[in-house]
Amino acid sequence: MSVRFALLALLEQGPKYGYQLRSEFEQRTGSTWPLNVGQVYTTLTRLERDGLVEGAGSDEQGHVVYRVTDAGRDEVATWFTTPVARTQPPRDELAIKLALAVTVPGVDVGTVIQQQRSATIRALQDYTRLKRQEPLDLAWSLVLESLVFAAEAEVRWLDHCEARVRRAAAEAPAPEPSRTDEKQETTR
Amino acid sequence: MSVRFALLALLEQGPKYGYQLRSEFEQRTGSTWPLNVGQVYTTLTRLERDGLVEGAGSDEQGHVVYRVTDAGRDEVATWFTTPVARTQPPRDELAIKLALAVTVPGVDVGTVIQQQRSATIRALQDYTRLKRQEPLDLAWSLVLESLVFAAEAEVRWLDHCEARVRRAAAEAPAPEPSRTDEKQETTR
DNA sequence: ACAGCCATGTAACTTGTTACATGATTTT
DNA sequence: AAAATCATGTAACAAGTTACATGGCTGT
Repeated sequence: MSVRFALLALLEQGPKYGYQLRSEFEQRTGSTWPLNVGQVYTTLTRLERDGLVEGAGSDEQGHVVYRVTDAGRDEVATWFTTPVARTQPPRDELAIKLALAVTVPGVDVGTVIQQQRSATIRALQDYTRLKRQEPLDLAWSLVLESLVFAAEAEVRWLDHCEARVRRAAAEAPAPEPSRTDEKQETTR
Repeated sequence: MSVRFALLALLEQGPKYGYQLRSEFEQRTGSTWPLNVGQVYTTLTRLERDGLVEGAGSDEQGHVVYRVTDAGRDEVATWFTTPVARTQPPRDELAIKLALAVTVPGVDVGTVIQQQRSATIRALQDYTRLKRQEPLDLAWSLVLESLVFAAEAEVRWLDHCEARVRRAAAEAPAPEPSRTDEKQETTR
């Protein structure tokens, strides 16, 4: 729903047209989350279908302009006042991947972790490089820092996982798959 | 794609049936990411359509069992060896929300931040409570810790945002919206 | 003339997600 | 007997996403 709400929120600043919405969105989130223009138009159509925006004719340059409705304003207000639910956070692909890597036999968890850490550290360096580009918009700057904080946490978590997996391997041996035909344990 | 890959990876342990796949998935990710059984069946159908799994008849109890194909095994191997791309991470709704909150006039960023911090801290306490439940599966335990690390990072980021927003407010006054009719600044 | 950006759209598709139907088996 | 759980599915839809078509305008 992020894109949907973002466009709605942007329209609260005043009527805007599709292409403009994309550039304003990308101005705030930088190159991190590029937004396909097509999606702006599909989203606008769906917002209009749901009565949250309405067409507002054309501006002086002939742009097709949309305006937020009262229902739309309500929606944005609710969005801003309601915290993002952390009780059921979005599925984290990396967490799922590691959870399965420690489970499925024949997967080298150590390698998975190391590869991921390299990738994350590389991303972290990209962020640092971006930060040095002086004239940073406040919004874009905050987004960038959220990425930095998240990536740092990810690296720490990966280190933590590595340690725990090593410890678990030390306790329960089972180093070789060694042709011990897989016994199907029931999960009930 | 998380669910898709997760089911595929689970099937590498040997043929399984739909209901079983759900319980095995939830055993590893705890109650964090509940998986609707229906989705298991739709996903299995789509995996079969794409040639990554195939029906394997019924087991002794009459369960409809699926088995991973060679193409499916390749897919899983690639998934495990390819790090999750942090160059274009999934859109973070909270980051987007704050980026827009500091932009759209009339939104009280301070309140947004405080509410979110409360919610995140509450989630953090839930995680701590869950951790105390002794017999934790390794996978589920790692997932839980990833949530903890992420939530802690989020709180730190929110604190950071609060400080930056306060500083920005001190530099540029603009405290009241004060009926100064919105002047549309062009974004070009 | 041509390349490239601005601008508006549409068709097609993917994954995720839920609500519902249906029946078997198990527990109370 | 009733309630709960196991088990398999289907229909329908939402949001995200991209590839493509189309045309105007601008700079070289």
